[in-house]
Amino acid sequence: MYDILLTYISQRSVTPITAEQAALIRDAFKPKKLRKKQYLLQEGDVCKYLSFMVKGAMRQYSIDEKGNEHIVRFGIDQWWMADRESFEMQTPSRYNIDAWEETELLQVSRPAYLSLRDAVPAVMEMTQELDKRGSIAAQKRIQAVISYTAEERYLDLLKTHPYFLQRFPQHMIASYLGISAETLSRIRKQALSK
Amino acid sequence: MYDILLTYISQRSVTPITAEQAALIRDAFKPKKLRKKQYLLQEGDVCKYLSFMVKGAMRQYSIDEKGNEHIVRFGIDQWWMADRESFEMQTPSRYNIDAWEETELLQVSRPAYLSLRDAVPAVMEMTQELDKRGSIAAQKRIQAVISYTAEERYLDLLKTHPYFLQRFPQHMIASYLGISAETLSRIRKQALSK
DNA sequence: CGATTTTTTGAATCATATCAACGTACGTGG
DNA sequence: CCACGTACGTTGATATGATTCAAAAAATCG
Repeated sequence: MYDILLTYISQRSVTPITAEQAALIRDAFKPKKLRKKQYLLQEGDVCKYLSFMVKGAMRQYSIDEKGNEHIVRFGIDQWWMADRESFEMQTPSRYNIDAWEETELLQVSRPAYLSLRDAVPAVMEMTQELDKRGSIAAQKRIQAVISYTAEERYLDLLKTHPYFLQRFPQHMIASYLGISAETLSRIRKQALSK
Repeated sequence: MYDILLTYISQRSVTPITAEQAALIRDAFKPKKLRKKQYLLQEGDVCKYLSFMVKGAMRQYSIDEKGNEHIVRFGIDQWWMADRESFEMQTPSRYNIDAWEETELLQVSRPAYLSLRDAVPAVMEMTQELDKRGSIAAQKRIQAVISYTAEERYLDLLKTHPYFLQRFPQHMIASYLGISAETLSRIRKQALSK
């Protein structure tokens, strides 16, 4: 399981990882398993760990006054999960994160992560690469949601992240798209006939 | 004008900037002035520079098939402007960036920026800090747009970025919020009476 | 001052939400 | 292995919020 993480890091950095550095990485990350529906983070808690998903499926969402869930992010195999704001600032989170499938994680605490980043250039580089990709993806999603209709956003998701549709139930996909489950059902029916 | 940039960088980093490093920064950034309505970047162009706004007001937007503008980002004094994706990947941009007020910039090319980041730790640290803040802000905006009604988003903008409302016309604010100018007008009228 | 841009208002229309009911699939315990 | 319960998906009817188009009013600029 650590091999998956090490491979992941080296693929996203230029500086190679030495044997000693690999050992540091192994020491910093602790394995954790989550069952289906188990929380990784609950609203009000501080996000203590940055988690690498070895395998599984999770979602990050907020709950509004009416009790409706709004999914802001999905994560599956080999994605990172954390509430960035809460993790970086060590403030209480406004989000929940839970597992939709049985999930295996490797977790690093913030202090351990900070020293790891200083000790291992590849980790630093990976972090930057991820931030870069994250910013670009976030920008695209903002554009999508302010410019496109519900149908266009669904079709775009179908094109860019088809695996989400296979691993999460449709009402979660609807929440992620910012529409009601019923609307998504109708959109799909309509899109089929085209 | 370079002083503003140097102060900006040192406030957002921990490592102090030496005199030599300050000289490197001055060399890397070239001043540029934009008149009102002048483009910094046009759709289809590659974003060659990262621009620090010394003073002024700009917007980044896309144009859909119907010719409607969708503003994804505003920038004012002491913000950075660039299409991140185009700048990092050196691919043609899908966005336009133009000046709404007379604007003074300090621009750095991508190669110069990369070497500067390596030579000056403070620049590296600032970059990370900005990425971090950018990711957090983007996440919040995504949440806002999928969870809140138009009115709630307007009130939120009023609270978090009141200066935008003073420096950009209302129809641009509407575009930024993802609603029509008419709807924003009606929302404001209604909100006043409360 | 006139010209242009911006904001407001009204009326018609459209997209999506909501509520309620029903059908279906799935997994779990007996 | 079947039956039952719960979660998921679909459909219809209605309500609502936002868009569109058109025009007038107000503000801004040269």
